[in-house]
This record gives sequence, structure tokens and C-alpha cells, in this order.
Amino acid sequence: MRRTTIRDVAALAGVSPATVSRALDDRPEIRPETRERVREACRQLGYVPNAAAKGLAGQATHVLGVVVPDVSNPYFAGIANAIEETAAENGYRVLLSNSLQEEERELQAIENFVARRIDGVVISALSRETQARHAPLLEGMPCVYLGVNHGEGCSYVAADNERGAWLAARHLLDLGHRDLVFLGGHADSLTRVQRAAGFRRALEEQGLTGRVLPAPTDARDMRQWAYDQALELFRRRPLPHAIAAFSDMTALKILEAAEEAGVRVPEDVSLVGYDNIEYAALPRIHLTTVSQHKLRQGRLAVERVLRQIRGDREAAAELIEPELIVRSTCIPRTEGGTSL
Amino acid sequence: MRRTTIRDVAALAGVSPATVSRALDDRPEIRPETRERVREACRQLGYVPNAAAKGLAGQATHVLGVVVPDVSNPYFAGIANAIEETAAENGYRVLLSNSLQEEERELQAIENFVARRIDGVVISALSRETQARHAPLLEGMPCVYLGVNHGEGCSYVAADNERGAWLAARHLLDLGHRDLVFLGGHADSLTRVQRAAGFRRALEEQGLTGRVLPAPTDARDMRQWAYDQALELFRRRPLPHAIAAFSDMTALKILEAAEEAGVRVPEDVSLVGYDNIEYAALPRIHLTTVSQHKLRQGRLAVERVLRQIRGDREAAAELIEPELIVRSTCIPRTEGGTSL
DNA sequence: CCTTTTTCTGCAAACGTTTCCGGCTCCTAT
DNA sequence: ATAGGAGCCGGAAACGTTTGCAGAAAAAGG
Repeated sequence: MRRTTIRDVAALAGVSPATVSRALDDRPEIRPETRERVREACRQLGYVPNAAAKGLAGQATHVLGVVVPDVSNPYFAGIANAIEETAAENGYRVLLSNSLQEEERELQAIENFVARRIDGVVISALSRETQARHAPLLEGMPCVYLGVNHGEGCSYVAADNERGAWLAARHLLDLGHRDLVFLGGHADSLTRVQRAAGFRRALEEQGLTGRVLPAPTDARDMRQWAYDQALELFRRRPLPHAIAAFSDMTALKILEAAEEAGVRVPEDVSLVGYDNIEYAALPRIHLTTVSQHKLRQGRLAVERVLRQIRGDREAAAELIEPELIVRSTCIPRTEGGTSL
Repeated sequence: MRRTTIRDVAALAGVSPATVSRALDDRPEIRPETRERVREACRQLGYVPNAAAKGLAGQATHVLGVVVPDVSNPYFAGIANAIEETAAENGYRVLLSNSLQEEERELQAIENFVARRIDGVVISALSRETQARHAPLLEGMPCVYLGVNHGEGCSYVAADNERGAWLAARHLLDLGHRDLVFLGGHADSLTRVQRAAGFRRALEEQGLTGRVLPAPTDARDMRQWAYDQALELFRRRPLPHAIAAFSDMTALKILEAAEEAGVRVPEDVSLVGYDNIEYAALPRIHLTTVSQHKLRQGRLAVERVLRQIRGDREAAAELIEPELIVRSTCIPRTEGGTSL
């Protein structure tokens, strides 16, 4: 079943393939009536230009690539949406790939992108190591990194993790809480290290030292780990005054553990998340959290790649100011403590 | 900055482009040492084959297309993931497109797919009308529809909406509720009509007639509409015994309205959703709902397209049995009613 | 040692566009 | 009348692969 080609259209319209190409591109050197004839022929034959051939002959593909760890994670879904929207506004399509937290897949995704001769790419890299391995592949391709800053010489847009965690901890402190714990620090993820640092700094400024519980290295175990840790915390007495979670997803796990252990949030312990994913705004959840302005990040990232595509090849960095979103999981500490 | 081509590799390895092509394809007719030489040359030059050229010359692209209304909707995100996974297992990549509830975008997405000469496509169509408009474009392309059955002669896999809604209503009835309302029926979406029908049938079997509140035609207003309707319901007395929502997203809006109006779920009114999205399983939410087995649907859909690609071109239909997922938003009706 | 296979590799023709370079027609100004 | 321009359009060469076919070299068989 051969697909109809530009030649078939040309034959039917009684012109040359070159003319068809120009007519469909709305170029001025084609007489209106010829253009109309070509259009009609296309319609009759149901002609759809072959993108591969176009890509071979032309130069710009007008496609952007995006690789994120996992679109089914609402945080990345949000970013991906913002990227897609901004791209569309500028006449670009976007191809999306998940790395699923695996280095191999991340590399494959990028390789697939350069194979398609995509115009530019925005990457939410897994780690500093994998980012280093991108470089040879990316060779001359416009590219901006998203979310965390671990590369020198590359453009990136990220939110200030240290500052965000500081805001969260500060909020807890202001509410009178003193015994704070941060769930999900360290490991070799830069993001975690930065947030843990912000948390610590806030406490130190008050002469306090909080507890930072380090998460396992493998990010995939994170959620179960958070649940287990929280459960343990909740079964001991005295309870901590408040918990700052590495992410909203972590916070949700903590909430789950709280239900299991019969401790009430926020009456018995306050809780603050990070990311401001959609889940956090759900009824009955109302999670106080920190927004990274993912929409703005996505938009900015696209604008940066586009600028690179247009020729402005110098690495630029943008650090976005996070914002505390106050909902209902943090309340002031009552001096006498609770009934527990 | 010319990208390195197969000719460059051939020159460096001292062979012809044809040999390079064959070597990289691991074809048996190439001597191992030649293959190794070619590989080495590729590595040195950082050669990545041009997908466009490949697509032009070869025939199968090993790419599947998926179009869904909105991946940021957790229901579709789940399906998309299942599809991607199954495709990967079979050596296929997938391209994802959102129609964003707009007919034009849906058509564009499909056109883009056929432009790319994709091997097959799975579509969650917006309506019967748009589906009719796909046909000329799809001409000979393996294709299966997902979620709802409104085409004759096309393959599809869907869950039995009528049965699912029946299950939900039946559950409510079994718990002793008598005054039931279904939120989000009718409109010209087949899915809605089917679910409303299932709801009605369950009631009629008990000699009851429930209330079915018809949603607005434009699906985008759905959420706000659900909130408004629920609020009105909750402000009147007596309260209905229970509410069956068109979807989990709708149910969430109802939950929100309940909070606003100060009515407790499930103590004052029971609530059942539909879809079993991730949100439903969240702590504090625990929404009783109906699962459509979206993972299974996604998997099945891919298997069907693959079969079509391999030559088995007859339309096949698969109707999946939905399943009631009991959580905590429905409780038995206490005879005396509540304190309200 | 000469044929016949077998094994490996190269040539060149696709694949479906875009675009450069010209060429033809028809006007307009000289 | 003729030269010089516009305005339109066609020819053909790319773009980077794959693949059918044929040919050369090596191995096998006589």
C-alpha cells in the first residue's frame, strides 16, 4: 500500500513537485490559482507529507526533546505540560521521554533525540555522573538542564533548593516548633543535599540542631522508606514537633504512616512538604508546602533553548525563588503540648 | 557544524557505507573483525545514525503513536505508562500526544503520526464525531481505539462502563442507601451515557428511581460544575443518602464541596467514584471507586496494534470487566439517619 | 590446477522532500 | 522594436540511509 507522495500530487495538479512543495509552504512566488489547484489535489489524494523526507531535505525539524525521570510523577507532569505549551506557542512540537530513574534509559533517550536531529533538548538529569556522559552526545545541540545545577558550562534553570527548605523550616520555627526532623536528606542526590542544608541552616540560626534522616541511595525505595521511618517516629514518644519532608510525595507517605499510627496532623505534629504538586491541594490533604514554580521553570527552560537555537550560544543560569504555600498541615505549637 | 555521517565512518574504517550499515545492524554476512573495525570508527567519531534517513530508506519505524485527552490527568497517565511499557517490551518506542479535549488537536496529532509514517496508533477518541474524521487519515494504518466503543469496523479495547456504574450503584444499595444521585451523566459523551444507564438499571432493579444530574457538554467545565452541583446538594435538606460520581476527579470535587458545606463523608453521605486513579488511594482520601484496570487495557491495546502490524487485519473488540474497589467513603446507612 | 561454492563486500538505485539555478513569458520603459 | 525586469515555474542535485545485485576473494571439491 504505497502512500501518496508529492509526485502524485504534482501529476494530478499538472505541475512539478517543486511547485507543490512551494505551494504548500505558502511561498509568494506561486500564483494563487496554482496554489489552489495544488491544494485541491492534496485534498483529493489525502496527501500527508512524509516527515522523514522533510527532515532529510530541510534543516530545522522544529521539534524539542524533553527527558524527565517520570511523567507519571505529578511534579514532572506539570513541568512537561508547561514545556509543551510554551513550545507550541513558538511553533515547536515536543517529544517526551522518561528515564525511569535509569541511567541507561536516559542516555538512550538522548541518543534517540540526536538521531532524530531534534533542534534542542531540555533535560532533568538524574545525577552529576550521567550528566557528564551526555556531553559527547549533545555535541553542539542546544540544551538546557532543569531542576538542579550540576554542570559547569551548561545552561540550566532550577529552583533554589537550599532557600526553599530554609523557608519551610523557618515556617515551622515561627510556629513555635523546636524539635524538627527532615525526612529524606543526603544520599548522593544534589537536590537532597541542598534541601537538607537549607533545613539545617534555618535551625542553626536559632541555635537549634534538628534531625536529618538520610534517605537510601536508590531513589526508587524512597517512598517505602519514608513510610517506615515515619511510622517509627510516630510510635515513639515524645513525638517530634514537626516534620519537613523532602517532597510532597514523601509527605503523603508520612501522612499515611500517621493514619496508621493514629497520630493526627497537624494537631499532634505539623508537616510540610516540597514541590506543590496537585496532590497537595486536594481536599482533605491541604498540605502546606513549597512551590518551585514549575510552570515558570518549564517556560523559562524552553525560552532558553529557543534562544540557543537562534544562535545565542552562551551558557546562562537561572535560579528561581521558591515560595511557601501555606495550607493546613502546620499549626502553632500549643505550649502544654497535646493530650498524647 | 555538519554531523558525522555513515560515509565518514566508512572512510575511517576503510569500508563502504553499505558495510557500515550492515555491520551496525549485526547482520551475519559481515566478518567479525570488519564489524569490530566499524564499531571502533563509530566510537571515535561519535556517530549517531540519522533517524530521518533511516525512516526514508527503510520501511518499519518501530514507533507507536498514542493520543489521549490529557496525560496530566492521572487516569491517562496510568494508561500511557502501561502502553509505553508494553511497547518497550516488544521493541517499540512510543510517541505521545495530548488532544487537550480539542478536536483540532486530536486531528493534528494523528496527522503528525501519519506524517512520521509510524507503524501503528492507539487513540482515546474524544467523541464519535471526531473518530469518524480520523478514518480517511488512518487509511490502512494499524489502529485501536481505547476506552469507549464508538466505531464500527475498528478494533477497540474498553471497560464495560454500564457494568461498572451498575457495580457502584449496587454497592450503595447493598449498604442500605435509597436516595441516590449520579453526578455527571448524559452530555454527548458515550461514556457518560453508559455509566448513567448502568446506575439507572441498578436502581430500577430495586424499584427505585435515582436522580441523574446531567453534566455540561463541554468536558472542560466538568470539574467546576461538579463542585457547584455538589455544593447545592449539600446545602439542601434532607441530604441524599449517597452520591455516585462520574469519575474520581469529579468525586474529588464533591469531597471539596462537602468540606466547604460542612458535611462529612461518609458519615453524612456516602460517595463512590470511578476510575481508581492514584488520587483515590491517597491517605485521608480513601475513595471507594471502580477500577477499569487501565494497566490491562493499555497492555491489551498495544498487543492488538502489534498483531495488526504483523498482518492480522481484522477488527477485534475487547470489553474489560470493571471491579469495585472498596475503601472508606461508603458506609452502611444507619436507620435513624445522622444528627443533621 | 581448475571449477564450483561460499563468504564477504561494494556499487548504485531507491526513499520523498527541499532548494538552487535557470528559463520562459509577459510587461514596461526606452 | 528591443532590452531589461518581474513573476512563475521546472530540472536536478542534494539530504543519509538501506538493500538488491553483482563481483572478488577465499575455500572447497574434483
